[in-house]
Amino acid sequence: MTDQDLTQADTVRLAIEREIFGGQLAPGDALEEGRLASRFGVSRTPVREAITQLAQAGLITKRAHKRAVVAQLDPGTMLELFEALAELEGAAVFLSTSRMSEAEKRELKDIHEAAAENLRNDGDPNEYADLGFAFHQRIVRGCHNTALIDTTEWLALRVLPYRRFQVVAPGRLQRNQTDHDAIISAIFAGDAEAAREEIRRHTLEQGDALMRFIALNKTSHADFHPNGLIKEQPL
Amino acid sequence: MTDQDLTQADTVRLAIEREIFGGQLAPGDALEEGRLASRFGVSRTPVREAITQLAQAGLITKRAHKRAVVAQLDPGTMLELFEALAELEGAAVFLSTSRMSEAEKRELKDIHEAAAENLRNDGDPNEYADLGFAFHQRIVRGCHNTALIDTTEWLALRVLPYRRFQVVAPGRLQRNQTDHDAIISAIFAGDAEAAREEIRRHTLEQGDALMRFIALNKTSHADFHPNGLIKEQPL
DNA sequence: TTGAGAGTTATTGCATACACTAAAAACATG
DNA sequence: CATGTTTTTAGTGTATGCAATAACTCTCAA
Repeated sequence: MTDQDLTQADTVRLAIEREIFGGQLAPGDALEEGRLASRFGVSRTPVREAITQLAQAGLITKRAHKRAVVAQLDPGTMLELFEALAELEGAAVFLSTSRMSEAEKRELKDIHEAAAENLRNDGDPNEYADLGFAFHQRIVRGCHNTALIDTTEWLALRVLPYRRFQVVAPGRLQRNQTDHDAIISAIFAGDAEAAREEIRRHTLEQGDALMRFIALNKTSHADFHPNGLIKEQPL
Repeated sequence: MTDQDLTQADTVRLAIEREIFGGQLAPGDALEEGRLASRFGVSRTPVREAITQLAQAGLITKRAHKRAVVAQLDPGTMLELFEALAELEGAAVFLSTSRMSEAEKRELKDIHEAAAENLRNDGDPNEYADLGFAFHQRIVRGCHNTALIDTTEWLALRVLPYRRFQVVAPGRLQRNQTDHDAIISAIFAGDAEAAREEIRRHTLEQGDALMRFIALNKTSHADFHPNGLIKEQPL
């Protein structure tokens, strides 16, 4: 059996998630049950379930009798999100420093060096972004605490739809790489407290940059209507 | 209109939550859609939605084509949960120390003193537990970061069904109060780092105590069948 | 007794139908 | 032309029915 007991609601949910992360569904776009149902060739019931789950995950917002909308983060919320994320990643790396296996550390270093390589060769910025994402993920997963990992990644998920707007501000990438350098050094030196501080500062700064960029380019990205979907007003 | 746009699914979800926290539904109990539907006088549809939401929140576990079960935590998971919770509360108090208003600090102190009073007079242990819960909640909310607050409380929710098994081990309550003392002192002294360490240790210890108690009394509490509901096997 | 397998029942996942809500459109009025 | 009101339309929330699947029961062999 090829599908491992994925219910149709799951399938729809995964599809919508992909579209959100891929940018086909931008923050603020309305999700209309009937349309989605016919688009995926199912009835409204599994679509509703998918929407319920996504709403619970914070990826979309939903109020009674009103249609679901891809979650939209105002600058204030975004700042809070990154602040919380910084604390969680800090907590995770604090544990990871003493808990990562040699293999895991090796893997982390590989990712870091691949990113450096990409930077030296003026490589694809998207690839660099992916490597940066992997870097954070490996560190978080290194704490070997499922609850903490899930919580952190759940939070990270909510800002993911905005990653596509990460601009390549002058010097931003280099700065990012330097930060990662410091984090790796602290981990390899076994200095958990230093690692925590480094990643905290780093993630806060990332959020700040992204927030500022979004605030500035609000209109330009809000006008991006993928495949003719209805557009909601920002609050 | 008396109900503020609560959909039936919401009503059912809240009712189930209450039953889980109140102990009428114990971890491991099966939730059967049809029965719940007739019990609440609605159709299966809103019940299904409620279950979906609760599953996403981690309060119940659900797999395709199998019935939903009130989430059951094995000792390992419980330990992880408390470890994560300790880190999150640590992060929160780190921020709260500098962010709580005078009024909030006052409120926190009031709660703490009410707990001390309860302890001196050999008061109701349930009331003491509630005060302890309020104590943690006030601290967490003092960080004024919605994302962090929600995340922490979401995690705390998952161990709530087990709070009822918190035994009054000899000296446990006094120890608890002493810990709270230290936390309050650190907060009022403005020492964020100390506050973090204190609450981390404290929450970890709480989890350890609870976990040990549950592991020991596994059979006795697993046999507790409230109102004739079906009992699932622990793994 | 205990365990495995077949047959039966119970329960879930999904589709469909309909009632009720809220947004949009059409209309009337100053 | 602007503004307030009614009508229409679109869309959500819920009930219900049916097919697929899991849970239970019973039988029979070891």
